[in-house]
Amino acid sequence: MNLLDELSWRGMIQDIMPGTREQIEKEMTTGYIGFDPTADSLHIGSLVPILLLVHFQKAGHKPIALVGGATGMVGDPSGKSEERNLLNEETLQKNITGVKAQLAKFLNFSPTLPNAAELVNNYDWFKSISFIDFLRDTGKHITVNYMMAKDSVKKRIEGESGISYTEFAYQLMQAYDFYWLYQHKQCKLQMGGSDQWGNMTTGTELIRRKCGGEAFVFTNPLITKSDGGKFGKTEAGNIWLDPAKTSPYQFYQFWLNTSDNDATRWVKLFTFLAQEEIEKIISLHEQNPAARLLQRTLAAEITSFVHGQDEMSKAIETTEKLFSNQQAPIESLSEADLEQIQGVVKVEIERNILRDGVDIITLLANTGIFPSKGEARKTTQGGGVSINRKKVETVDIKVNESFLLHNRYILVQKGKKNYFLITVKAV
RNA sequence: GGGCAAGUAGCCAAGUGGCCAACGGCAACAGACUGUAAAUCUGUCCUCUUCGGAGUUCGGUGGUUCGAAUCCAUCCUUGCCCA
Repeated sequence: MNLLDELSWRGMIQDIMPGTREQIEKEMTTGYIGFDPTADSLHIGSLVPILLLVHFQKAGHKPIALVGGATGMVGDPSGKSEERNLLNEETLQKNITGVKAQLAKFLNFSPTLPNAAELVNNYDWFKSISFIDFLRDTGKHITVNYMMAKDSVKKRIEGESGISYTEFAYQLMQAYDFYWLYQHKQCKLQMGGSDQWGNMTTGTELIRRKCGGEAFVFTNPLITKSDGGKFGKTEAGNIWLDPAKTSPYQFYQFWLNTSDNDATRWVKLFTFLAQEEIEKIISLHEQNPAARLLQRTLAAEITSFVHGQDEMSKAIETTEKLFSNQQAPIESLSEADLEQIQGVVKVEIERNILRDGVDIITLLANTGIFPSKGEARKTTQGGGVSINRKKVETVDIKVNESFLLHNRYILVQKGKKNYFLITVKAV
């Protein structure tokens, strides 16, 4: 199956510029995607673009991942109803470093490959361009009328928060990126989220007007949830690709909790499994939805892609221990089981705290499981806290040494899915 | 520079002198039901709390008043119109 058929079957193509298919089929094509350094780690919202680059490279083309060191200083108005705050340079620098390191993990940069991936930072070319040069060499080629017709700009102009000149200029910068890559890297294709369509086509326009070149773009649909919620957000915030921010276990859990509706679409988007295989899994899942085969497959595949085989196995193991046998008495978890649980939030306390017993609320707040006593109390009163798999019925109980499993551990559940392991400090 | 309008909790959005920590909706979190699903129902949802309360909010700052999100002044931000 050729690249575009593959991508379109997976639901990864939203809009595609005429001629793109011919270009890709004609020769090894260089294509790029830009990533904004808005945080020091990418989150799962960037996964589709990353996968796009991976598919692209697998098909024999040359991928370029661009980090927006320069554009990140300006702020993309696309998809934003309001003007953004500018990041300070220190933060930005940290973000660029973080994002670059992550992108580097997913692509093959081996110099022996004819289609070795490349990682670029647009700050490298923007830093030496003067404002006047930019106005004369780039601004002159694109009319304001053209720029204002873009959806992202139009929305802001028609809306009530307006758009600053700075953000208005963003699309021109992105267009210039494409032009620069076209000139220096023979890059003829830009990919990206469908909210980028406007910025991307300004790029092809600039290339056409400035040097009569022909370049192409296609976009992937933005990921939505079937219930209309935002993709990739949970109570704890974003799901990050950085294991220090979102542990592989939490990462795995996120995907495991996908609803049936979403899982069907996502398994195509986020895994590399072949079409027949996926169809088989979907039909098996439909026969026995309770087994949640879809979610398991999805979670295992992505976790392994992002964090590696080992971390994935550990995440599954932990999941099994915590969830597979909910009814089993807590004592059935061996010391080794508890000790080896990965990714669950662990807190340590001093043994003497338990000698006299602490009331449950204080314990929950002091260990950081809850941010304040008030919240600990509210959730506990609402039946949302379990200790050693037993629901806490009243807020008056005291926790003492008799609660310890294997004389060392207390397993706390906040809600059904959030586990914490309190460990007594070894002396 | 002139005229008009707007700025309320994460978002949308009521309130237009006391009954306001502020109607309602969304999102979020928890409970029940389930399959760690969806839908539904219930509770929580500014902060802290010894659960009795306490503290800080309605763009900023000053003022009027016993009392202000609500009135006045001024400043800031945004939109529309005029120059």
